Amino acid sequence: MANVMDTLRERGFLQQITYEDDLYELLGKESVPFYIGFDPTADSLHVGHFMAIMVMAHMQKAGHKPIAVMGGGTAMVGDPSGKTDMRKMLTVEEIQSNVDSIKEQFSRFIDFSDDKALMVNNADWLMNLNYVQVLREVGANFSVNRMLTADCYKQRMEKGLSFLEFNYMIMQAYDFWHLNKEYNCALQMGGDDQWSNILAGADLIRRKEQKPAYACTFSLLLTAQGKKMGKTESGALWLSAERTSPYEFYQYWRNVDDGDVENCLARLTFLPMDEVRRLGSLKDAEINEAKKILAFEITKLVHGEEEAQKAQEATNALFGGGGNMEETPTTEFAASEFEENSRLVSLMTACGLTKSNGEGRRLIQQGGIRIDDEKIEDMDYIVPMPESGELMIRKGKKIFHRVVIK
RNA sequence: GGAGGGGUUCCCGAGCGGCCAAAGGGGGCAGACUGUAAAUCUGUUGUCGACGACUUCGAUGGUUCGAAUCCAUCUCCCUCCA
Repeated sequence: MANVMDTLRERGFLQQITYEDDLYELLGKESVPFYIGFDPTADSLHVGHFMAIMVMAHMQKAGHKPIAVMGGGTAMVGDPSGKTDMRKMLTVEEIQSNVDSIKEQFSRFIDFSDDKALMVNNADWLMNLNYVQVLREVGANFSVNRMLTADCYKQRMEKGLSFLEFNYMIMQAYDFWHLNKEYNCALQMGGDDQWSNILAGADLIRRKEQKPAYACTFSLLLTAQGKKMGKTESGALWLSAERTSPYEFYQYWRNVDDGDVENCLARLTFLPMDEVRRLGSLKDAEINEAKKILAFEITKLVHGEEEAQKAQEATNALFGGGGNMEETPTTEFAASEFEENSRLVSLMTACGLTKSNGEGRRLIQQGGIRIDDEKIEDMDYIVPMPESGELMIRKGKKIFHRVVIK
């Protein structure tokens, strides 16, 4: 059987690995419990997490045992990595409710049956630690001098770093140690921004247990421009349908840069690599086919086949002409409600297409608004009651919104 | 605890009594060009039934005909000393 590490490397995940040869050998000969941590700083996972989940899934397929760690305890501290400012502190209640929502999402991607994977919450062991005891047990093994040279702290030396956040690394190291003792977890994986945190844990285990422990990071999902992938105007690209509709989700991938197609296919779908390379090498207009496949595949993984179909149909209807309009984002109005908002600018605001009437006026002025394919040029346009009971507002080239009168 | 510096619109960052709804950049949005791509160019980017009105420059009071700009108090942040 192929070694997962080969798979992961071929698909472009791997960034940094400790004791690479030893780890390779270990992964090739036995089932290795490994963990990835997820901080519950929001009530939904986003694309960045999704990539980590893909790694887990590949690992699980290869027979290794994923331990998904909810950072209910570490979220109390807040990871300073990659942050220029201190995060806002979350309350215990917020964290708990986030953990609950995320757990639910998780089980869609990883098979937790028959003990094939585990989900644990580090609050369970971190919250009741005794300060002095931890200092003696763990703190003695950390050199402040060395910690300060870690990349994640370096960035913060200019802006300031609180003692609270400084301890994040120790908390995370403690997690790894705990999981090592409890579940024989020998490998921690994570985004490359977690490198120093992961190393700290692996070092701790080596010191405390005299056992090998490995660290492995995957490169962050970046666009060809070097920006973080999965950012939209409204923030991150979420995995929950409530936060990012399957249609929006699909559209995001349908619109990725040409240069990112292959990378996304490799990392965010399970398509065989031959296929990935073929699709990624398509040129010019042809690469649109690859983008359709990409969008469909990812949407299928995240929202299920049915939702992916719907998103695709809606897209065909809007961009291809004809077809099923049912799945376009829609706002329903009672007739009276519609009358009250018959000014086009207020109608658009009521649909959430614009944030203010002023924005709507601007869009009309600039020729960015069409109703049923007819460009509207009057800023004070009053929308007549549609005979068919519905109309389609188009904002710019790509955003469609259906208005239905109940 | 002492000394100094600072909080400006989505972000960075000018402005330091009227000409300020506030330069410039980034980001966003729209238009042109295209392939629902990128790059480029142009416009736009507080709210409002809108050539005018209203609300913004950490918070609250005050000085003034007039305050983002001056004063007082408060609050938060940063730097140096301890």
